[in-house]
Amino acid sequence: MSLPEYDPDPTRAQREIWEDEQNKLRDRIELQDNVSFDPISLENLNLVGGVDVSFRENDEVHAVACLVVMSFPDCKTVYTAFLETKLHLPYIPGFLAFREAEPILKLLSDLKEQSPELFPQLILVDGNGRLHPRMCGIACHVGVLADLPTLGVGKNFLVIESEGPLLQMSVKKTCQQELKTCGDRLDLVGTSGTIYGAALRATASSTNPIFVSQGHRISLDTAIRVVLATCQYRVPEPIRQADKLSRSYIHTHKIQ
DNA sequence: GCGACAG
DNA sequence: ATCTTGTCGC
Repeated sequence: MSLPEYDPDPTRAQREIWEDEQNKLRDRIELQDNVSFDPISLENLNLVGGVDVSFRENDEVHAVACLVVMSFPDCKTVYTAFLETKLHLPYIPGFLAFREAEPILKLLSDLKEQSPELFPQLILVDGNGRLHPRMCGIACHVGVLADLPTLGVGKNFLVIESEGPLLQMSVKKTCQQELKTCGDRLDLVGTSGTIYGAALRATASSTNPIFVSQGHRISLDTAIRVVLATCQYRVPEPIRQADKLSRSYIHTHKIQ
């Protein structure tokens, strides 16, 4: 017997299995606010989490996942955890969760067991939620499996084919024209009427938008309110810190 | 036929 | 995702 090995090129059959799994998870997503704080005023929101996974260059296997918990609204780090892990898949657009969700879920369950009083009320995930070909990106994946409120933040736009010109063309250029001031948003709606998420001008100076979408148990409007409330720079602080810390961990530790 | 494609 | 250097502007 051997442990799951690295599969550099999953078959089409395997991808269809993953697609089925995403379709089933999608049907379990709650799109309304089901949170432990006031979704409008954000009153009683005290702890927010951010997750990210970093890699060593020229190494598709070894990675470090990081979970950061911050106080809200002041965004002070109150908890950090790292997990060295081996990934068994390459990055495949549309299937990011099958590569990165597992270590993230492990970090969350560890925290719940070890320090439940620090468990965040909402997780910001580095990667999309509903903004996904099957409306089930990694933020949805993590949210449903952990039964947590989650939202997704993408720094680059993921093309959704078959949903009309808006979701295919370079949305970034459209945004530069229309998103003039901090908080301006462009809803990403397909020809089918499906709302995938929104492009958001996160700060006054960031000319490049970020792409916010629902993960689980949260409305798009609330997701955007939380993102704006945690953005000191273009990327929301919990994700930005998780990214920064996981990267520095890689540089200061011997992985393998 | 080639290209598009979160991290 | 990852690496790097400089450069521009408030």
